[in-house]
Amino acid sequence: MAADGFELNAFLPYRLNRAAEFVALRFAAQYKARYQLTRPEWRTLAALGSTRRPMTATEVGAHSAMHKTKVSRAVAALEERRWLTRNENEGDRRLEHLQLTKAGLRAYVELTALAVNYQAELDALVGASGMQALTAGLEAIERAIGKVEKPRREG
Amino acid sequence: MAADGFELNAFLPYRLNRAAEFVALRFAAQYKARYQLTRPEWRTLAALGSTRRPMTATEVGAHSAMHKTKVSRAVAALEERRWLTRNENEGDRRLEHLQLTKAGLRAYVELTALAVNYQAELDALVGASGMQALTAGLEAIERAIGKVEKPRREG
DNA sequence: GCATATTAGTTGCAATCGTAACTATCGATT
DNA sequence: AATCGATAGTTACGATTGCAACTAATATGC
Repeated sequence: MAADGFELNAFLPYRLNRAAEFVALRFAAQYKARYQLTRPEWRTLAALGSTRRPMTATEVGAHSAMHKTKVSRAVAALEERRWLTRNENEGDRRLEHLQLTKAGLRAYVELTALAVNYQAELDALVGASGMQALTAGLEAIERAIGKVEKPRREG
Repeated sequence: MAADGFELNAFLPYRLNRAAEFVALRFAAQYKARYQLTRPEWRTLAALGSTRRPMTATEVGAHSAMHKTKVSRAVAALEERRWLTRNENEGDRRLEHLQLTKAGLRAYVELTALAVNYQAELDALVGASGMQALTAGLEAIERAIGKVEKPRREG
C-alpha cells in the first residue's frame, strides 16, 4: 500500500526545483562575490538592462516572476547604489519609470559577460541535445503558465 | 556597447527558476492547506517515503538538494509530529537513521496521491511532447550535476 | 596513542522573505 | 464632486533562511 504509481524522481516540481537551485546557485556565487548583489537585485538589474528602456516596478516583477515586495526592496537597494533612478510618470503619478544610470548599465554589461560565459559552460556541461530539449520543454511550461496565470497570482 | 549577444529570456537560470517557482507554488498550496507542511518538511517526507528504507539526514539533503540546516529543522518538525523516528547507528554514532512512522507513511501515501493528480494536471497543461522534452533536458542537467558536484558543494 | 582534520548534525544570530495592512493616486459611478 | 473600488508601491512584523560557530564522534598522520 505504499505510493504505487508515484516516482518522486519523476515528479516535475521536485526535479525542476533541484535543477533550478543548482544552476542558480553557481551563478549567484559569481555576482555575489563580484558585486555583493542579492538575487532580487541582480534580477531587477537584468530586467531593466535587457529591455533597454524604462520599466515600472510592476513590469519588472512580471518579467522576472518576483513578488512586488522583493522588487520594491531591490529597487531601493539599487537606487542607493546609484545604479538606477526613478522618474515620476506625468499623468499617473502612482507609476515610477525605473532606468539604469550609466554606472548601472556598466555593471549590467559586465554581468552579462559573466552570464554569457556561464551559459556557455552550461551548454558544454549539458550538451547540445539536452539543452535543446530543455529549451523546448521550458517553452511548453511558459506557454502553460500564460494560460493559467490569467487570474493574477504571483509568487 | 550594450550586452550584445545576451538574451535574458534565453538565460537558463532565469528560465528554470521561473518555471520551478511557478510549478512548485501551485503544489505547495495543496500540502500547505491540507497538512500545514512547509516545503522542506514535504520534501523530507517525500525523500524518506520514496526510498522505503531509512536514510540519514545527509542523504535526505543530497536527495532533495536542501541545505543541511533546512533538513535538520524539517526532521525536528516531523519528529515532533510523530511522523518519523531517529535510530542511532551502531558503529558510527554520528549518524541517525531516519524512518517514517506508520502515521508518517500514511501521510506520505495521501500526499503522493495529490502529487500524482498534480503531475497529470501538468502533463495536460504542458502537453506530451513538451513534457517529454522537459524530461530529457532535466536528465541532461542531472547528469551534469553529478559530474560537477564531486567537490562536495551543497546549497 | 595522541594531535589534528573531517564529518554529522544542531543552533545562535543577522538577514531575507511574504503576508497583510497601509498610503497615495487614479478611474468609474452617481 | 463625492464615493467606492482598483492599482502602484512601501512597510511593519512574524516566520523562514543561511552562515558561521558549535558539539560530538570518527578518521588520519605521525
